[in-house]
Amino acid sequence: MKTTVSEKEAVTIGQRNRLQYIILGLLDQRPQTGYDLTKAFDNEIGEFWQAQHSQIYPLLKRLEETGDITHEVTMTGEKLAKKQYQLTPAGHEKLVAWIGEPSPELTALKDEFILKLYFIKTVDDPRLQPMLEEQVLLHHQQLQHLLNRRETVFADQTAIDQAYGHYLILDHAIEREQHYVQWLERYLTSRKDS
Amino acid sequence: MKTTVSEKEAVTIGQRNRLQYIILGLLDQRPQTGYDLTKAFDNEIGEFWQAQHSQIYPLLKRLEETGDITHEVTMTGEKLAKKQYQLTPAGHEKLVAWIGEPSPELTALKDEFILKLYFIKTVDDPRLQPMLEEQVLLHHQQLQHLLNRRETVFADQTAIDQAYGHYLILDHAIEREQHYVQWLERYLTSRKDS
DNA sequence: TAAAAACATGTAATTAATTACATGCTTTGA
DNA sequence: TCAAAGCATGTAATTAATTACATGTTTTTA
Repeated sequence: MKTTVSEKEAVTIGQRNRLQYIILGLLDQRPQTGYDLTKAFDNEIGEFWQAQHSQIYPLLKRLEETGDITHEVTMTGEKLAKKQYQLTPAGHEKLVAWIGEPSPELTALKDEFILKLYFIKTVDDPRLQPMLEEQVLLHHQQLQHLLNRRETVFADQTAIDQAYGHYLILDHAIEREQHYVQWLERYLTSRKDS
Repeated sequence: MKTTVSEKEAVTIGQRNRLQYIILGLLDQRPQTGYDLTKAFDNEIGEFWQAQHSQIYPLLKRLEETGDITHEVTMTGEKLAKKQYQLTPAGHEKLVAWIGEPSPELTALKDEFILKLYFIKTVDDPRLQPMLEEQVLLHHQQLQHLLNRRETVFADQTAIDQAYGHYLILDHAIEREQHYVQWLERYLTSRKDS
């Protein structure tokens, strides 16, 4: 006769699930709904991480089950129930612990252009120059976009002081794109010879 | 009475499966076994893409089903059957088509350190400097590793001429690490003041 | 000659992430 | 006032990728 013996499901959140920490970090700033969090990925966070609402809502559920967050229902109008999520002390500690951990993993590139380059065997392959040209355009655009972002988001020193880490990564991304473009241009054979 | 009506399984390989092209590209160089392909990810390819044998073997099966590759069994010793895979004309065309396509997607960073930085709000956060120091070390090591790779793999001009794309991406990776280290050092407050 | 390392090939289980499906409310502006 | 845009929350299906499980052969080296 086996009756009880605590039928708890092991709620195991995978080791490498970094999205949960982004959510904890965002909720550490202020209580927010799943919708708010989703929107955050269209804006600032989206610059370096992507997530859809279909990933966020289930994760909020799991984080609540593990005791890292709680929610309160607030009403908008008469029928629309919003779930305002907030960190528990345990969730806050989890966030702090994660930030405090070493980050010894190097970024895997996973850049499709780089991948294709690998299969270009000779310097005179006719596909090489068009590929480089395309990437110059792409990364130049991205650079412009990032420069605009910096101008609008970090117009004054106060903005920088209040989100210093965010400023740093935007600065880093800008430099990365600048160097990427420079590198591409070095291998671009200019066609415009007069 | 429903009897036949062609019970074909739709072999749909996902749109974003880039690993298949790496495999096609590697097999384009010479016929190889799954084991050989796996080893390639420990060496040159591993610098910018990762894959385990548990992903490679099923993919080889699927690529054979779609008619992109075929295999021949060769015996080593008396019992060990090796499957030597090679490209079909269709597989070759698929590879060429992929390389010829535009690559308009920007690399998502997915760099855990960058992610953590985002949650550092102020310049005087005591966690910031140790984090930067750790990354300087890490990227300095990676830079040394890449420089060694270039020395050993591309010792002479002949080696460069025969794998020009590979040389380009190694060169690119080296520059990226150099700039990463420079960037980190700029924000490192040197503690060694005399 | 025996053990260890390397060669060789698979499957199973799990997780993260993307795309698609699905529904309904509230606010804004034409 | 009514339609569109935006707000809000979920689930289902699929895929890519990782880790673990599983097995056996051949070559090297101590």
